[in-house]
Amino acid sequence: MKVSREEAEANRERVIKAAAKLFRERGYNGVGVANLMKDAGLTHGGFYHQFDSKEQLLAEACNYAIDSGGRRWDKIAAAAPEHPLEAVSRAYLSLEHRDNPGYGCVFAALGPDAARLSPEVRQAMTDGLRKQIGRLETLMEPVEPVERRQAALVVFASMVGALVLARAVEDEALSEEFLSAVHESIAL
Amino acid sequence: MKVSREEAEANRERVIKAAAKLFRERGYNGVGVANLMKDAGLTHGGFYHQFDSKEQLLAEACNYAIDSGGRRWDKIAAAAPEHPLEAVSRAYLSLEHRDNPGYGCVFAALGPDAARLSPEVRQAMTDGLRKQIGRLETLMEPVEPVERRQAALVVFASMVGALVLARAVEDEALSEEFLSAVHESIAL
DNA sequence: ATTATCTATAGATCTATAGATAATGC
DNA sequence: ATTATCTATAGATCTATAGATAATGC
Repeated sequence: MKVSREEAEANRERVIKAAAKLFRERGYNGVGVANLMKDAGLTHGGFYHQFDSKEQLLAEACNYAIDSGGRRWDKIAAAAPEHPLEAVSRAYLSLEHRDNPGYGCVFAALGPDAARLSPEVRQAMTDGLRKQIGRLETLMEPVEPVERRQAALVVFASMVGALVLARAVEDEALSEEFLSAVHESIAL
Repeated sequence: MKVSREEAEANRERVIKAAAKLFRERGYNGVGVANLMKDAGLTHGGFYHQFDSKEQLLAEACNYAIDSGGRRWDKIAAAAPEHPLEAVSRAYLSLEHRDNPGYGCVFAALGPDAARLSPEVRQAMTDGLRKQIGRLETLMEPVEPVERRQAALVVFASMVGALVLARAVEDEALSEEFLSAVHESIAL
């Protein structure tokens, strides 16, 4: 019933990974602690030895998800050095991203939840968002730094909004229209 | 214990109004049926004589909230005939809107929830969104109709994204930066 | 007679805790 | 000896239903 320190750490990480996926898929209140633990192959009783609370786990899951998402962005941008902004926009505004929230943008999946939860959760959002904006700035057309920053903010807002709306709509054509309209506004 | 047909209809509407506010403030899973009924001054037992399910109430609440939001847009636009787009953008991206989700944009408050709930909820979103885009189109600079539509989609996506991010962030300066960056991109 | 609302409750699920167990790490 | 995980459970809350009540509307 006890495991090595190493394995305990691996278990903890599996819980965080499961949480990152399930919270994005079902929302914060859509998954229970027992479910999260089961998804990681554990029973729910051990949860509070690893985490202070469900909200604290969400904060950790956000950090994890934002980090791994950021690495993916960098990879996509590096693979298309001729048009990195077009490449990340294409991936972000793809049908694959729209249809797989569990592995996608934290801000689009959990933004409204974060607004209602603890400052720790919002702090994780804030840190991740700042990095994301920084990343985008380096990809913008080389204009004035002030304009680059403003452009990056607007581009990211329009991407998040398009994804939220594309997912909320019961109309495939309108959904795709949002994705492609914003993609074209960014990449053309 | 029974009330007139008239009063019953008024009660029903009070429940829808309470739902429209509380769902936007706390999310779909953040409020229970008992709470919604209490907010409307009723007990929870009568709920299922008025509504088929909690989800069906959300669909009705979305319709109500989108309608009343639309009327507000029209009023704001009509009050500023010189620059209606600037006026609606200013109101949407205001601190007051950011800080009062209970009376604000349904898409920014409940978009991710709608993506996870029933087709009826998403249908309400779809109908409302189409109207909203139509409204925006008439306010765009008079260019080609195709471009007007694309511009309206992009403008609305950026507004929704900015509001979601401005609310999710634990940093007043960054929050306001999103709101004003997007407002300037729309209105300048 | 109909029906809107009430009280009461079934049955499930939720967060969090208590205490036992058994393998690790000193 | 420590501690990661387990079973079990407390106490709250959730959606939905059952049946009683009493005023409306025929």
